Amino acid sequence: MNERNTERRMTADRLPTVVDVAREAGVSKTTVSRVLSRARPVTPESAAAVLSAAERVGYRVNPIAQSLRTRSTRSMGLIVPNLTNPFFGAVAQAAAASLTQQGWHLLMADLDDRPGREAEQAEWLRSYRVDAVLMIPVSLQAPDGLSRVTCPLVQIDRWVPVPDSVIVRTDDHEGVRLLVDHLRATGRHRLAFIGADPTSSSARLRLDSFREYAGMGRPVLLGDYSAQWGRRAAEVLLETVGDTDAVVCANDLIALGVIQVLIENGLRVPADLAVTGFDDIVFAELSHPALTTIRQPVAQLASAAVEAAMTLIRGEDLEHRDLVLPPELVVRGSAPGGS
Amino acid sequence: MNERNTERRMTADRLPTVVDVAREAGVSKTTVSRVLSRARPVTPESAAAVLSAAERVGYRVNPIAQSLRTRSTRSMGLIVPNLTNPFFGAVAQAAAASLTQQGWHLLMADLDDRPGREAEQAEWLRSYRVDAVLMIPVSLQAPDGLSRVTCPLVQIDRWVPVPDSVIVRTDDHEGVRLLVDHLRATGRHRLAFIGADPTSSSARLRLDSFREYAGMGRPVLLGDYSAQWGRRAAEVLLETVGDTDAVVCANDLIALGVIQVLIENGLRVPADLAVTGFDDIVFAELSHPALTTIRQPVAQLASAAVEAAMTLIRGEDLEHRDLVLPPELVVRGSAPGGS
DNA sequence: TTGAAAGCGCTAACAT
DNA sequence: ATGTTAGCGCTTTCAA
Repeated sequence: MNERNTERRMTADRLPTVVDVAREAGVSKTTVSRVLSRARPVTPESAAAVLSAAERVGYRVNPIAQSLRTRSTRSMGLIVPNLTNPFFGAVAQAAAASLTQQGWHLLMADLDDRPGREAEQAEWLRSYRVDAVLMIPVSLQAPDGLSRVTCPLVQIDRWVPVPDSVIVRTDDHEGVRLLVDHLRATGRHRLAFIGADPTSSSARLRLDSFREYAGMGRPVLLGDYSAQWGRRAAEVLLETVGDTDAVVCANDLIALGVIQVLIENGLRVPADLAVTGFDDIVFAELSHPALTTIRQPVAQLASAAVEAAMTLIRGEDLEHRDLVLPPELVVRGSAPGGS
Repeated sequence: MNERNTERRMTADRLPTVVDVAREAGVSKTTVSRVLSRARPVTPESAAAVLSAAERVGYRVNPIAQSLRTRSTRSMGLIVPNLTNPFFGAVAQAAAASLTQQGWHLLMADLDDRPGREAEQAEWLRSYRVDAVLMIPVSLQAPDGLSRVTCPLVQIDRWVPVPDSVIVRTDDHEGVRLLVDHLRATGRHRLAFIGADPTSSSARLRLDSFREYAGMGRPVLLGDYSAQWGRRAAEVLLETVGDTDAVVCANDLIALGVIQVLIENGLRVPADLAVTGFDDIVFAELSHPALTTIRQPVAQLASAAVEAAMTLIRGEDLEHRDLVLPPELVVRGSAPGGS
């Protein structure tokens, strides 16, 4: 058995090269290279000859050789906290789309939600000579190694304090304001916050913003960004629910966990308690009631990060080292509009 | 500005090479290579000298040069239908973990749920000289191009009919049997099926299995694997609900959409209608009621696929060209146990 | 056991 | 505008 795969590899060993094309076209391999990468002027005749020869022999450029020579792999690495969270999945999808569109590709590294592995993964990606690293860090801990990564680094959504860092993110501060204003406008004034320990920049920002807009006196429960935590926090909240008519959650996962426990305990959402999330993952729309949340502009986030990295790779200046994109309030059943 | 990034790239241009290590250690670069890749016997003295020299100059092998020479990139490509579906995200995460553990890496390609792009993406990955392609296809359409991909191809979960194909999957047939048996055991006998058009192998298999176990006469609604479709199908189902006491859905996304619409329409799940899913994505546990579903052994699926690919890459035979892993019934509130 | 030399496939100086 | 040559950093004959 397995003849096919063996055969495959044998043919793969003898893929046509620039030399084959050159011979077929009756020119030098340099000319072939120049035509194919349109790096330098060439007579229409040579160009045509090369193109048709390449077609005839079935030539495909070898990006490995190209990379060795040019010192560019035309690839970026993306470090995400956890691909099981659809928000990060969506960012990965969008980044891959942006890159593919320009003939680049994406290497993935998943941190599995373990903090402190950012530098290790970045160095690992760098050892594969990615031209840039895009990163959504897990926590605020900035491992020293990160400043040793010898290529542009662009952080998305959250950031760790590295020197001269470049970051593309959603305006979390404004997002929280939109949520609080919406809740107030619909008659909810006794807010509580269920968030994540401020070990990541976004957790810190969302917490601080909540305190700023809702007041320092409001109850705050801090854990992590998981639905699991949302469940536990909701159980705690249930004991003090008398003083609360709305729960602002730091992300959708938490909110979904909260809603589940509230309903299990016979409370009505939103009648007894409104709940809001953050991110607008696919499942925000799928819970019952559906989740009122802040939509992060995922596609723009990813393409802006890719563009920033491309700019840095070219050695050019960046207009914004901290690019902040606007959030969007999405009103659904868990904290409805009107009143 | 941007001095740091410029500086970074300058230093990057002069990373130490085997020659630097050789000079430092007082041996030839051949010996360095042999020590570092432990390809051939070497005296302990040379070995020690090389190792410490490598350490001193901060040597890191250049995988690009290595790849050009050895014709192996130590990487695999993974093609997924849509990273926004946490099931595929989980597979990607697990595959990345398996590979990383062996010092390999993963290139991602996302089909964005558009059928027929499998071959194009595979060829694209192959042009980056990945040593194998892992694929979860969108549909059954087998574009010709796929047989032109000159490296081992391992399909996961679903498959298209390519010659000599290798596939690693969960036993969907058994999964459906577990669900139907469970529903029957809890007194549900009037089952309906909401599935996807049999344009993918898993859709076909789950549909056929349902008909086999639940009987040809039971109502069947076919669309795609999305929650959106689940919603629409549930609306249709509502008109004929009198004859139905349980809905078997072909995946969790569909089931979540179904549950949402049922509840919106005042039905009780599971009291009026039990609902089951398939996959056991993270959100199966997060809906209310939580979803009774079939857990796919994602980690095993991914690592088995990686191992199969490694075997083919080595040119060895495969024990199973169709590896079928056992599913697991996970009973939760949407179709509870007991009675 | 070790080294010298060739070469993977490509692009970039440097000629012409 | 084109060709010649060198060389990216590594592994692998081939000889010693």
